[in-house]
Amino acid sequence: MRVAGGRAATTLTLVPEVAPTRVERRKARTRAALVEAAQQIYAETGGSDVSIQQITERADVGFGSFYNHFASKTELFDVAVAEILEEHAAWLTELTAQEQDPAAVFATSMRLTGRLVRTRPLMAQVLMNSRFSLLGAGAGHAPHALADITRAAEAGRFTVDDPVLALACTAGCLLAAMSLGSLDGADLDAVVDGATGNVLRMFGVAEDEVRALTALPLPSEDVQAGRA
Amino acid sequence: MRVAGGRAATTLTLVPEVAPTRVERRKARTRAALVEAAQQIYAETGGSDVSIQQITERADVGFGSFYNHFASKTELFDVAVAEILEEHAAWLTELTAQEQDPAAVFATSMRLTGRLVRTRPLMAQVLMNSRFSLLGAGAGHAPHALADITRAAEAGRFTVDDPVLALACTAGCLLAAMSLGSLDGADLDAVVDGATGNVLRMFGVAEDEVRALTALPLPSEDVQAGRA
DNA sequence: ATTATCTATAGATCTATAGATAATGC
DNA sequence: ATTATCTATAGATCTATAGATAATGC
Repeated sequence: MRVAGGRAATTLTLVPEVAPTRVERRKARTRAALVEAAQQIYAETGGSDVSIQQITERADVGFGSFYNHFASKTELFDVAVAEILEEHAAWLTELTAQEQDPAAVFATSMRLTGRLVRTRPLMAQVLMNSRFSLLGAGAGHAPHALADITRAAEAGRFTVDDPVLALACTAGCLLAAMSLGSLDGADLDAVVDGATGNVLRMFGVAEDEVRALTALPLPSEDVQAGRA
Repeated sequence: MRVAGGRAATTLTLVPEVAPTRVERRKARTRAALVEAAQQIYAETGGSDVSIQQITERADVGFGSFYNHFASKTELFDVAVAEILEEHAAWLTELTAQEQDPAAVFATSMRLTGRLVRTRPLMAQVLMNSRFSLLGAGAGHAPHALADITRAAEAGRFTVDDPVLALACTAGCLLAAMSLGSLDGADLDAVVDGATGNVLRMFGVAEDEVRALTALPLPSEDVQAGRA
């Protein structure tokens, strides 16, 4: 990730420091508008089957400006998805920071992510359409989740013989639940917690423990949505 | 589904009867070539982000012929995916026809479908990219699988409180396993059987029963690939 | 005679770039 | 003076259709 302005960025900061000059701030705003337009389109259609003109119109940016920031549509959409994955990972890491038990972190992360359908629909839709890069155990929150699973297994909380497969199945169940929970009239929380229970059962967790882990208190909706 | 030729088709036949005239057979061939080209492209790229010209070239068909069969790309791709879903459903129904136990039918269906990555790569890729229409409990093999789950639950083999969610999680785990099993050097059968075991565990199946259900004999690879 | 296929093409996009404009830095 | 944005446009697609061709039915 490069920080706008081309100054040497030796640390990976998730919230880039404010660009120093007005020109650079303006440039960053234009770029951000393009990225957000791409995220909206990706969330709505799941594809890049759209003209650059439609993107710049949605972003309310002059057509030619596109090429000041991206060489192609593919490049823009790659960035758009990657930024959502990073945002998701950072968000989860923050919201679960004070919890020590890896099993609890795992269950809470899944329940929180499922609730994004309501609390952050754009992020949820992008995640669904990207399928998390379903297995991409290297991107976004995946390495963190894999570590949670491994630690929980080492602590004897989970019984898992292939953690990578376990992670992939978790992502699959979560995406499935988010899709079901997006349907009209669905009880999102019930579906997501049900899927979380399913995954825990898959990992050999006993029934009373499943109930406890899927009933842990969650941050308020305002905090989940980043409004507080 | 309409049978080529426009004659009244009162029964839904999966293998359409041979068209009566040479003209109609030729027309059906052209249409089939377009559909298969679309399936290949969809399998490779997962999208319809391709020109009609590229499709007709791949199908080795004159450009204008496209419009004799389809009004738009979307229409073609919808048909291309729907036909694969139907083919998959018919294939599974046939290969599991003589098994009575719904739990065995369920487990074997999942194991066979995962192995499509090797035995029928085109079908596998289309299924993966379509995400089965992940939850579309109304399309393809989904209604059949849902019935298997319900029957197994009624027979006391599975413990499931939301069969629709159970089906969606199954599809999610299966797709995840197929993706993992497609990677270089992966042991597809082990990953798929592992995911099948995970799902059974999710349904409260005891460990020895999990082992039995994921070790049932399967039809030969030739039969699986439809070569015999 | 009929009908599907093919070739050719008009008109409508869409992409990439050149050059003008506007805003800021010095 | 510099730099990002915007407007305008040339050239390259791409779509949809018209009309010619080829194959079959009667």
